[in-house]
Amino acid sequence: MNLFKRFHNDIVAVVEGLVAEHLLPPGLDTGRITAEPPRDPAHGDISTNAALVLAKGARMKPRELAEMLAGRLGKHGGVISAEVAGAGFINLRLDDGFWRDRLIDVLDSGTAYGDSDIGKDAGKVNVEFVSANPTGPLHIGHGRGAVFGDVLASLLEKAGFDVTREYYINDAGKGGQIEALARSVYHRYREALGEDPGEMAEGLYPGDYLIPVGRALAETDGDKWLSKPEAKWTDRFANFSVDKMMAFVRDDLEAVGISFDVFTYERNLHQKGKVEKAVDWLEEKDLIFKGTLPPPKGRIPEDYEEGREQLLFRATDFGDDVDRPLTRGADFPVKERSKHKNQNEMWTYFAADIAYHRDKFDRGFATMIDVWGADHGGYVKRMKAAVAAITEGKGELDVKICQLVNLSEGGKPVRMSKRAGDFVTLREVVDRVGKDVVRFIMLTRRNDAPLDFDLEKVTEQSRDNPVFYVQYAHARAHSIFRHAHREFPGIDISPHNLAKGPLERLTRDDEIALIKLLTTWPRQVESAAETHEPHRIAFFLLELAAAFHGLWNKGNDDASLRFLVPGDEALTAARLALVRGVALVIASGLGVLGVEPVEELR
RNA sequence: GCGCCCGUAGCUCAGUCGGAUAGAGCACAGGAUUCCUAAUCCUGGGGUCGGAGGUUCGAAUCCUCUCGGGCGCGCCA
Repeated sequence: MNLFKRFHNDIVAVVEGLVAEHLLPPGLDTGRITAEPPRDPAHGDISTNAALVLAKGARMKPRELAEMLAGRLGKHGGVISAEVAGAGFINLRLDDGFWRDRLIDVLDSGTAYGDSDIGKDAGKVNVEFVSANPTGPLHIGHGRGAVFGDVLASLLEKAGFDVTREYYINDAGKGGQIEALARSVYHRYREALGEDPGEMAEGLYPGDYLIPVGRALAETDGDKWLSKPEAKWTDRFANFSVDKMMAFVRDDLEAVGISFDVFTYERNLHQKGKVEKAVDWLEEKDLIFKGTLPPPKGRIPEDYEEGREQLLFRATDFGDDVDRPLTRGADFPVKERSKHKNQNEMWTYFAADIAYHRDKFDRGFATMIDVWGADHGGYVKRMKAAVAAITEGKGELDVKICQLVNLSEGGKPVRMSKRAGDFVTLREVVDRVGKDVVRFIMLTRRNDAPLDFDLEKVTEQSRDNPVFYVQYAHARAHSIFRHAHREFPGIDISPHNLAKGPLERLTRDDEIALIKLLTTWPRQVESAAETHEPHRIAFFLLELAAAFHGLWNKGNDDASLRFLVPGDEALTAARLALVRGVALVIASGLGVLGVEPVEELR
């Protein structure tokens, strides 16, 4: 349990004790009481608003109540003072010995420090991310969603949640992208067999990455499809291509250190009748109807035509702005049987998405997190409405939108033209700057803010480069360990041994302050996990690295402040314990980010 | 025109599910440093938190309105 939660519980216990003694009236709402580190360290170590929050219910003035609570809290172990300040805050100050004991906690826990159990009873969590269409390689924008989702999943795991990483594949688009993919590959297939199919048609995928796919098909199947009509080969080409593309995608993700537990294919949902069943269920609950969509809100487009009648989901019952179509017209006969639609209609993607989220819920995921690209922002409301409907309010969907990545090189923007098939792939970036850099940089901004990614800057060894700065802190700690062995041959710098050392030699304010910073780590993990905001981990690491570098630099001005103190092995051991604590917490944080905590920089 | 996201120092951004005098880096100004364990360090100026109301003991944070930017916008994928 994190430190602040422990004090929170103590404070609540004090309040309850006072109630039991009839010094406070019963029925007070303790739910809003907080125990947090104050922003200003001059205000002590732990600050609580208890008196402010309870004053009204207790019919007391906040400061009077605060005095009463402070009297009790001041007697707690480790507390050296409990002062009333401001409107009625209570500031607790803890003695140095208390903090040194917390350093022992860090050393004993190792990189497991920060692990939490807040997710233990929360049920299974599904994090669905990337889910890029299997029609081309992943680009840098996918990379952001990929890293975000993967780190969010790791973060939730560290906080004790049972997490599944899932990828959804839209492979069912008859008359859509999958057909275009099959045709594109057929084009490459003909080329591979020596034919000249000419220019690739409009709307197909001209990228070079399909050339090996066409060639592979030529090798395995020979020329047997050359003379056949499209209806004969389209399924074969679609399936083969999707499999190949997904193999590429998995490979690229592997290069960034990401793997998935589950891949769900849209086509399977259709084939197993799950879309039909989900719509059946909605019908039973009277949540669908045949109707025409109203014209779009606001200005009506010039080419607006009165809508056809189609099957609609009552999304407006669940907070959406408009009811959403489940079927759309098809310009080819649809073979699939359904009582909800005729042969001129097919399911919309939304209908499949409803079935998909229903499927996740049925698999035991009450908490679902979807990580989407910025261009899907307009889809959030309807999906949340659908989840509310289909889980009858028992499931929860959080959609995290990742904004664009602005790729640049030496300050000059790298332009990407998707149409020509020439865009910077995730793989190219990873091969160039390394997976650790990609992973860290992706989390140096909130997910909902655009991210600048400069291929040159991110590999610089300077203060400006956050990846370097954090990794350097860890490497620097280990450099100190190496020098320690030289200075004090035979010194045992294992965490276990350092924890038993003379920590009372840590007396300086800046040393104690660094320990305090370490103790906020478990709280950072919990709040980042609860808010689904993995970027907080990266920011915490930067703060910790800065504090550590700062302490190191003091040794420049004053040699007695260095971690290694010649002639004083006891003081050195105590300071090494602190250095070890920092290294462990950084390693713990980098572990969540999936970044290697290197011990040496080249 | 409608919806979503964003608006915080000159720039890029944090801001702990409402807390005290709003922070960091860069840039700028001044100073220290060639020492060492490994890639400098310290100090300082700089803000109507886009604006206006409201809720509250207390608002960058919540609500309403408004201005500005990005994204999306019927049967598309």
